[in-house]
Amino acid sequence: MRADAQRNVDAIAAAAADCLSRDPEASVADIAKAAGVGRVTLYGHFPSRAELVDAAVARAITDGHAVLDAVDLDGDPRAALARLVDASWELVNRFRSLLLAAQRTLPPGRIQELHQEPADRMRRLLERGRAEGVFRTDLPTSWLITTMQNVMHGAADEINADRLKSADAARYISTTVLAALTPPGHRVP
Amino acid sequence: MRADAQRNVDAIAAAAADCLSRDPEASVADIAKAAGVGRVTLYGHFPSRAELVDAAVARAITDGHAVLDAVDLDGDPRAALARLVDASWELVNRFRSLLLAAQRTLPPGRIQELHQEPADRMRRLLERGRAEGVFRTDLPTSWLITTMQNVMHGAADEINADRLKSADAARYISTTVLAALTPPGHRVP
DNA sequence: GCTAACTCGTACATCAGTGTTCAAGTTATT
DNA sequence: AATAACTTGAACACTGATGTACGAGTTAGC
Repeated sequence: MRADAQRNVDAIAAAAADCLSRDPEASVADIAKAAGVGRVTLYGHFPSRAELVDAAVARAITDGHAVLDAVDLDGDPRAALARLVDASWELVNRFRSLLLAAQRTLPPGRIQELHQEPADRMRRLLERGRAEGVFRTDLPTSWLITTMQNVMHGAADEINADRLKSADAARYISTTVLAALTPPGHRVP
Repeated sequence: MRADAQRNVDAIAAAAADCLSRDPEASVADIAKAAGVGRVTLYGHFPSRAELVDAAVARAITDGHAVLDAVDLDGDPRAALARLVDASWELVNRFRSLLLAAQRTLPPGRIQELHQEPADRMRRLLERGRAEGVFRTDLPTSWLITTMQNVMHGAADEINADRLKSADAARYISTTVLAALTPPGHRVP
């Protein structure tokens, strides 16, 4: 593969991640234009819209790994969770529209795979906190994780609708999540 | 208007509510078939897809009012909230797909109107609880309401994906919500 | 039983997006 | 400077949906 072709593939994937992060229904034509490339060229590299979306998501995932890897998960589980939630929130806020696009074009199994890694990260921390008695054990871990995801996704929607300021969101989210995880009979932090 | 025409209008609106509650992308043709009516007849009564969706939503709202009006909001705010959340959950679970359809076709202002009434109901109860010191006051009421909505919507998604049993959902939701509303320093019920 | 209202199927116009083909031009690599 | 790889726009076929037109059949209501 020639160097300029490789550069174009990159530019297209980047443009796809960018466009779909702003509008989940962005057309292939829009993305080609944003990449500064003809539509035909795009199809030369990505045989279908689905593969293009997949590539964009893969890019986002790679970015996400880097951000989450930088989070310190040691020490007090509640403090660690607050840090992890803050970092996750940044990603959700950035890529939520892209994930929406993925949900519409990629098969459900693929979506599952994508959430797998970050969910596992969350799960490990959660289970440590449960073992130490600071997180509740009367609800399934999977439910607690879903709840955290839902709170974050919902916050992103509110921001989009201009009913919530981006600056406030992080504090609201971690406060709410920490309360939701507190075991019955314990005091809310 | 002739009696049979009126009957058809009803049947169409009912079929629309039903179809869209199962598949938010149900086509006009699908709905006509479900109503036992020709597509042309449908267009005779509803000039466009948008008006059809609106009619379906209006039906759902009417149903919703009846359910929520039956909820007793007096007594301990936490118990009352649990009752209200249970009732709301039933509605969300039934109509979530329909609301999705509405979000795609109706203007955002119209959607806002639809959530207004149930949200206000929630808000009044929430504020009473805050005044009595059993709900937290360090986060805006609007955020707390959004959070409850998000938890419910998320649960509905999980059920759809077969990762959550419908029977468990109600308990999970109210437990989680009550914890999230507990004021800092207070014990989780 | 007459009539206006209503319904029906078929057919058609339109639109937006996807994916393909082709012939001609450009550029990286050797 | 030769060549293979790559890019390009214009054109086209296809799909699935919305909405319209028409002419013939059916039914409610008086």
